[in-house]
Amino acid sequence: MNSKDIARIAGVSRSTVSRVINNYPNVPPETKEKVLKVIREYNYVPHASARMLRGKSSKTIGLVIVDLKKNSDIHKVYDNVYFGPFTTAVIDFANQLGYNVLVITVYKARDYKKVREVFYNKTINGAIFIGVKNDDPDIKNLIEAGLKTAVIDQEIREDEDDAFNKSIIVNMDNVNGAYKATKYLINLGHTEIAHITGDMEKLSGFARLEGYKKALKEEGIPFKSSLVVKGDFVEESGYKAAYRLFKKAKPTAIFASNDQMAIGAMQALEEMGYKVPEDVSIIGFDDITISRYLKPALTTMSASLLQMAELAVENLIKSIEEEIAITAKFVVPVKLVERESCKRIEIQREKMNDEYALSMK
Amino acid sequence: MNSKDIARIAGVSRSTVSRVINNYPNVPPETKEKVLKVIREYNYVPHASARMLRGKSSKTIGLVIVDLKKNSDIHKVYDNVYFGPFTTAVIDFANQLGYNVLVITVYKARDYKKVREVFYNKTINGAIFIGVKNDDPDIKNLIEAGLKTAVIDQEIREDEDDAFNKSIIVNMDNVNGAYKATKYLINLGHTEIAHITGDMEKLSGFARLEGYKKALKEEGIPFKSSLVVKGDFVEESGYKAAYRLFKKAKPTAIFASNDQMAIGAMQALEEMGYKVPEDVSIIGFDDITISRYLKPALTTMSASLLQMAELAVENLIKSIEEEIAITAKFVVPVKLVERESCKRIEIQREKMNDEYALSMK
DNA sequence: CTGAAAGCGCTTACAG
DNA sequence: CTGAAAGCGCTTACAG
Repeated sequence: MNSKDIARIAGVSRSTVSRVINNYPNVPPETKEKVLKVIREYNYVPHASARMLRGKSSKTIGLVIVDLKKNSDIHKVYDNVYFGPFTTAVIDFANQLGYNVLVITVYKARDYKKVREVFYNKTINGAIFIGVKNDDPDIKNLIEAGLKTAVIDQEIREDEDDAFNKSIIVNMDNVNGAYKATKYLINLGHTEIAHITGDMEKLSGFARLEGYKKALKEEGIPFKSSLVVKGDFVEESGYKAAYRLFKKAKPTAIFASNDQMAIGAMQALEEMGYKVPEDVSIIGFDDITISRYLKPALTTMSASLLQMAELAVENLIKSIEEEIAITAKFVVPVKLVERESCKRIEIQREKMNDEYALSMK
Repeated sequence: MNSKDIARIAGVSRSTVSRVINNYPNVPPETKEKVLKVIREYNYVPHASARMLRGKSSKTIGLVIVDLKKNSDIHKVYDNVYFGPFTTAVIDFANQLGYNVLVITVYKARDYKKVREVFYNKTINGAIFIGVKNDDPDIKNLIEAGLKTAVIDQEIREDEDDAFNKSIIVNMDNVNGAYKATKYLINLGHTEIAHITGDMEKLSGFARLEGYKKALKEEGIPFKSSLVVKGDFVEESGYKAAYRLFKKAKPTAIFASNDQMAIGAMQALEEMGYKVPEDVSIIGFDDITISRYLKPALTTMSASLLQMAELAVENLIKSIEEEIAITAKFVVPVKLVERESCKRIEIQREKMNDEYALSMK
């Protein structure tokens, strides 16, 4: 069944069939109805490839889920608790705007070949990237080759010539979120506050460390490198980091750069005999689904994944359809989700003074 | 940049370029190398639509995530803890076999239009369906219209003429899993075992009820309808079901048809003042990521989502490429994951006898 | 071993 | 208001 068949059955030319399908104004209602009747009757839908070949858009965007792991070839995006919700949100928003979503996973740098393939062969009109490291050269190349992109978690640059400046960028307010998390612990009376960092190749990794430092500085609490341990956003790294941390220090609170590491750290704390929050307070970041089910339920920082997905999809599609370079940058606010894993500490330091006590209310 | 340009630059005809791309044997190595060099130099990838129009496969499958909700227009597949891991697994396996995956969400029956669209317009060559109700007429239509399909969680029928018999089907061993879960509780000494059912429009809903009944029957424990309450697989329904249940009965154990409802029920039990597992044992089904983090950690039944995804993808692609109707049916085994939410009960019934005690070891 | 040519199913400028 | 025709970028039977 093709447009020729429809034309023959409806007693018109293929031109007219095409005009009806594309809603041209100059088709009389009767002709239009006659053609539509045949189209409906035969479940006819124009061949997408033929249309594209004639220059119509494929109305397909790519969603590229990047999860570059140094060590393993065991890929476990399967239970990545973070990408799932975002992925579905992207699909929903795109579908609502009449776009299909091709999802592509990237575990090694060479997997970017899959993305180049669908871009150069004109299958997709644009792509959204998540899980990327900052300044990723593979993505840079794609942007420079003309792929329309929206990148999540990428530094917003001053340099106007930087390739990423030609991309839409959607970030959480990482610095401010980390700042607020640390400030929250300080206001609870903590001064020995440790930080388990995320993957420092990612914006969310180094920006959250920055927010942590900023809060300490503002409160006049000296930064101690012994209180900062490196993690890489996965649960096991939080677990190991907690052990390393307590070998060299004795913090009363921990700010973990994401919830997964906070969960790993809580596990280690339990094994080491520390109670949360009685002995050690802990706060995470991201508010993944699991966090509210933990005992104690994890206090964390939350940004709307839905909003981020919406911003990425809508702006990407706008930039595709308007054929202009829309390069907006967005920073989505982060708010505190107070649960059970943080506790006010008894204050026994000389630092304590009226003004400080007041600020804690 | 198209094949004509490449041909011109390489000094050959478009025919030869095409032969090189498609790996025809009758191209001398030097010619081939000469052409490949130009192709590489210009990042040339043949236009996917043009190839398709000439009859090449699109190498794209659909993954249709169905989540039909009666009540709400708030769609929350976002945090559906079950679809996420399966989705990524499907994408990975498909990518490995050189296929792209178009993901489509269906929240209302009319959303199936999106699937029909990409099928009739030849964008996809086949599709995998998850979250479907048993005997869904919309899917039936698609199968009958010739879409190659793999359906997860669908009854395997005797009737050879049934449309679903033309589809690949991949199920968990629901009946056996539910049977084992119930048997496990019985072996722990329980006889007052309640069941919170899943959505009875789905195979996993009614098949798990069947397994529950089977185990009771085999052990000579009378089935009591007062111990069976209806749920629909979402957390809140488990929460409500637990309240309804304890209004009319006093079970010592609960088999919830999935983990999400088990979580909801645990919440209700806590509110009602029952301790798990001291007062009430509870077992779930699916082993979602959250379950291991619960306190007490949830004992549950687990099937390999990875294996299910692999079976669905590989067989679907086989059926597409071999152009024959592969209609294999698979039942993936389910195993017990013993954690902390179930406890042996003190036995104080006349029913207790030597043989029974033995079977409990 | 290689090129010229037909044709996949559309859309759209052109002519009437 | 409508049809005939060109052409999008490929692939492949055909001819040599």
